[in-house]
Amino acid sequence: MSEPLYRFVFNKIVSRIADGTHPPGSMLPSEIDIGHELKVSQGTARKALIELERKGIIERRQGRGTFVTLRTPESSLFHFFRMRDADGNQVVPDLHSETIVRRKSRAEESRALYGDPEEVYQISRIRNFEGKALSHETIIVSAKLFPGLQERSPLPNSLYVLFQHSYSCIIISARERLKASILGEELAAAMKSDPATPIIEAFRESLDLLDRVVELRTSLMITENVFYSITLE
Amino acid sequence: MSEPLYRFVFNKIVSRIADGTHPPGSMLPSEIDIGHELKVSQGTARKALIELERKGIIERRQGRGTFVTLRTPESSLFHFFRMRDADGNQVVPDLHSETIVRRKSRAEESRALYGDPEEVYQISRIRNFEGKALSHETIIVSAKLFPGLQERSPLPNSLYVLFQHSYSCIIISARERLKASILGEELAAAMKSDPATPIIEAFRESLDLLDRVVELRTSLMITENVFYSITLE
DNA sequence: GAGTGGTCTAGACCACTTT
DNA sequence: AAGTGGTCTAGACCACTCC
Repeated sequence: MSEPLYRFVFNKIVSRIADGTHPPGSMLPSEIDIGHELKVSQGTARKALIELERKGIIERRQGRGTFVTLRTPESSLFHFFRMRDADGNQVVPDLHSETIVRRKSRAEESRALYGDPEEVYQISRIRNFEGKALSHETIIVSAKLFPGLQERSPLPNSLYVLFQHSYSCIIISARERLKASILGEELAAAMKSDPATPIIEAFRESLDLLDRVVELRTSLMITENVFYSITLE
Repeated sequence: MSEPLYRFVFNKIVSRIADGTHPPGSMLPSEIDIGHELKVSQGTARKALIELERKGIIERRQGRGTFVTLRTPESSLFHFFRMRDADGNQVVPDLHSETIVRRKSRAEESRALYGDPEEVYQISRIRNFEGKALSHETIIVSAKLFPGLQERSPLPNSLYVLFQHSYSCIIISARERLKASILGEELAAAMKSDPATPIIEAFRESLDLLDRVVELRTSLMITENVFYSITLE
């Protein structure tokens, strides 16, 4: 038995979500129906569904059914925007400015992104919190995977919701590397802050449900009143 | 059914690990034996064990058995020390200096720590990496929970291994809050670095297997050659 | 009441490790 | 060969949601 049956079921459902058969927010067939259709027992279908839920791809509700995860601005912010105030409350930033350009990809961008894109969209935006500049983000995505992105400006606050709704691209996880730095002259002007302000620089690779890197993101965060909060397990 | 049976089994095993019945590294009874002893089916015992494994409390190996997680310096570093080099390789620091003092706890320390300790040990240490200062850590633990800690100086590089071996305290998770700062005059001297060096300040609360906060830790990290690396899911 | 996921059982067989 | 965890099945009943 090279591949467990429940793995087969898992992969089958993932590919159906990826190809649009089960769009985000839609209800999946019941455990019994999945079992019948794929010729496995209910328990095996169930095991696959539990794994899918652990990965954040679906949500299961007793009495209601199983649904493909629908990224809302709230859930997106909660999972992928780690800034919290001193009491641990979620920080909800607002968009201050934004620019989008289409350009040739750099070699390292093309290497990192899925599909070796020759062209990318580069989004730069500044986010505020309580009237003060909070972060500057530079986001790189494949122009091939997100056609027409430039025409959608201004983009919604929550990019991952847009990715899901308009491009059927569901972000499941992200690898992030942090280092400390200072703001610097150039950004200080745009963010109306002291150039000597300490910042956290975060380099992110965002993965979709097929574990493909679909976004590169550099976030420069001013942590004067907020914390980057995380749980290690 | 207020509490599922597998939850009861889960809690039973956790308390037995906590009270020393099953010390770290020891083998648990087989699924069948646990089922017999607690009057549940093998499947229910199994479900409890799977949950325990997900929490990192035990490890299961096909053909060998189930073992209480043994924190080694490697596993401890891997889980709780997030520094990686540019290629993603684990950074292994070495201990440069260390001081331990016993003192009265501050109000906020006593509030945060399990057991409302009146006295605490404060450990300060500097860690190096490749000959250069990497981090300065200030660690606060209850003097009641870790008696005689002061006499154990110099402490091993991996504190959580000591906690487990000598105090039967198994660290399972940690909440961490990060912010950017700069090194400052005082520490710069001790760490032989530029006072203007940007650093990441990390405030950690470490939880044992009963979800009690048993350690407070402030880490000041120089991220010139390394990254704080994390995966968001 | 019908349909969903959640829990629990009993039993079979497979894959792996150790003796 | 014996013992362990891993997979899979079939069926029962419970708890919750919605009509």
